[in-house]
Amino acid sequence: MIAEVIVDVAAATVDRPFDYEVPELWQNLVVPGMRVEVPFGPRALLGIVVATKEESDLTRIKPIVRVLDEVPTYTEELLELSSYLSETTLCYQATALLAMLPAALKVSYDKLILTETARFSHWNRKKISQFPSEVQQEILLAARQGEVELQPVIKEKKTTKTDKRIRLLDPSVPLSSQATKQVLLRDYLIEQKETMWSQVMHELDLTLSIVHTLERKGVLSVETVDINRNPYEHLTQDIFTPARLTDDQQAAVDAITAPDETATFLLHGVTGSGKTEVYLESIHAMLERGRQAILLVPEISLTPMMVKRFKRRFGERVAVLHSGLSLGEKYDEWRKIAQGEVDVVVGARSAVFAPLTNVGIIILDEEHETTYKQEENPKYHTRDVATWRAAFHHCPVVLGSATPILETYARSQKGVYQYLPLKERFGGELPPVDIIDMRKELERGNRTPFSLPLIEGIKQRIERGEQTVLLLNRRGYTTFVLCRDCGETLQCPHCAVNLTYHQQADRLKCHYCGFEAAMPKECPSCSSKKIRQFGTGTQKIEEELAHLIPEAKIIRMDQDTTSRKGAHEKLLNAFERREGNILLGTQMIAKGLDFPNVTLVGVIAADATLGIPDFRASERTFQLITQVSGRAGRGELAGQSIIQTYNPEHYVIQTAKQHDYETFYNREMQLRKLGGHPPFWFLGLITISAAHPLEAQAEAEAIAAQLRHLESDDLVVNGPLDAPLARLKNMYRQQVIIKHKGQEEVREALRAMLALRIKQKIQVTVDLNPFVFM
DNA sequence: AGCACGCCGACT
DNA sequence: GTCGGCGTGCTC
Ligand SMILES: [Zn+2]
Ligand SMILES: [Zn+2]
Repeated sequence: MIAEVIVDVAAATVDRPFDYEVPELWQNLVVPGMRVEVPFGPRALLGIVVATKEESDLTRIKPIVRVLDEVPTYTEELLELSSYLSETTLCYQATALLAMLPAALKVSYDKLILTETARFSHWNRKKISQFPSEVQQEILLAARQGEVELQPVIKEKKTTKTDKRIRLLDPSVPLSSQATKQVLLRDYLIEQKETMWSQVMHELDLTLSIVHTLERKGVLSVETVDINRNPYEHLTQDIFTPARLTDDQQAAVDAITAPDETATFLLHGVTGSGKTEVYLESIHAMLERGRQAILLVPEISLTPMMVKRFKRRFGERVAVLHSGLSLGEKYDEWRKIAQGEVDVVVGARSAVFAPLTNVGIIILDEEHETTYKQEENPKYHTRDVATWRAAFHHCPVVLGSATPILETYARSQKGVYQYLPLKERFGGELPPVDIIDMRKELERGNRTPFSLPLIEGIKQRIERGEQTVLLLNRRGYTTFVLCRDCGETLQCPHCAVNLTYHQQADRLKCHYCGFEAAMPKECPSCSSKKIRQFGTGTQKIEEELAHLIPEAKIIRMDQDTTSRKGAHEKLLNAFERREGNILLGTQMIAKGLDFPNVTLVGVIAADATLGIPDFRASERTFQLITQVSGRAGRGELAGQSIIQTYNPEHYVIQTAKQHDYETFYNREMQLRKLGGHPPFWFLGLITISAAHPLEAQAEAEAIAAQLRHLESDDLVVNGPLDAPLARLKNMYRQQVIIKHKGQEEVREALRAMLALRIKQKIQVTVDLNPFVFM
């Protein structure tokens, strides 16, 4: 038997199946979807069996050396999905396949040192990676001289937690009466017949050698078994009383759960309109029919509270996949799904690949969130994968948001998606939104970043024992370093960006490549001492606020205070326990918005995002303000939001204040049409990077020229231009943007272009649904 | 992507 | 004469 195998190499020249012989021993064992170890040239690689056949056209075929799975890791569906992904996002199939797996099922590569030379015996049978690089050089030299052999090995990352099942075999074997521990265990087993090592280890105070001795004597048998870690062990299912649904909610549930429904729905409802109840009820209905559900949420809203809510509602048959879990825990959750032990999967982007076999509904909550788009290969959008899987399983997709992206809303208007509005809001009207004109504050002589009404509002909340969340729009709160004599700003030596000053460490950092340096004492170009940081960092803002409101207890969340693992949760918990009365930070504070004691939300520079040269800047600002202002005062207490801006009459600010999506949409659509942007056009972003700027430019021009042959009324090629991030990690970057109407030929042309333009040292990447244009 | 093989410049 | 630079080609 022959297996067709995709090897774990991301390169165009090997982006196809390779034939391998299946050894006699595994003839009936190896099936498509299994991970195997295969020899590939001089290497040993992870491979994925995508098909089997009886014969191959080739004469020299190597055998599979190891089968890594007992049951296939990929279902037939997921194998098909990987083809769809590689075709539509123009990535290699290996990349698509690997992206669908939890990290624990990927492998690392190493080399085993084998030597008979006495001089090198201290290396024998050790892995090369355990030695420092200078020793590795010596080893490679010895290998070249034939003194040692390097055998490529692959190592699985999965660490299944195991236990030992101990069974009594023969109690009549004579034991020395002095071997008290052995007798103890035997007598225990005579009573219990079988036990687990983890149980008796402490109870009888045993060591493993005692067990092994008894195993050798034939008294008992030992079997290693996998056990599942359960990070949510303490949570049990509540007795569930169905929520009373509003008419809107009921209508939505009825539409979504109609028999044989396969549509994509847009569930459009403001914060507090009860989208979650619609999700829960729809999932419940699908489970009743014996089908399964995937609920996708942005990583940021995957809070312990949310997890608890789902565990309580659906009990043990829920798997939650999120970044807070360890590698092993993620793998355990994944395995529970694969083994059919769960019916509901809740998770962020990659949970859309959950290996369920009978999906009845897929939900994307907060569908406008940009984290649903993966920015590395495969550059997929979760919405597209969800739609594909729903088509495979003949089931509906639900897209939920208060602020759907224009593409989604437009599709619902055209009838491509079914529109399900939720108009009623629990707790009545949306909280009032006050727009503060910061120009007037400036005229009044207020030069702080905080308007008078905001300061008064915060003081009032502190008096009443309530809390405030202050959102800093990340843009505009970074500090750079400038020389006041020569005007030089300090740049990253590897990238075309300013270095950011970090007050905490008194160091300079590059956010793109990780470069770090000490803050210089003098200007590197003119040696002037008049060099210092400019711009207002979050720490500076905190200091100003503390100065204005001395009684405030401020919890600041930014890169500096949350870099340590778990610090994020810790700060949020402290805020929830009311150990602070102000939570100050960038977008990462969003989780704090749902705390019931928060009655004031302030957005410090709401329009900082408006100035970004990105056609989605208005949309993002609208989303931010609407999402934030819908949330204050979700508990018993009345809420308020204060939006500070220098553009109070801007349509984004005005429509967001009124929570008027419709007007915003109409206005924004006009601008998108005029500007030739999505949803009126599809985009393709081609990024070309090379070590030399002229190389990159020449290649980009060649690519643009080639694509211009396709130009028509429905296809426009822009560029090449310097990328906004013109240099990254010492590579110069050019961009070509192709605007089109969704023609199939575009993808084919780009695929052909990628296949043709494989020059070493010049990198070309394509994103067919770009959201980040850096 | 790696890794080997191979063909030219500057070292012992 | 040899070490090592990276250009080229192959991997079932
Ligand atoms: Zn200077
Ligand atoms: Zn950098």
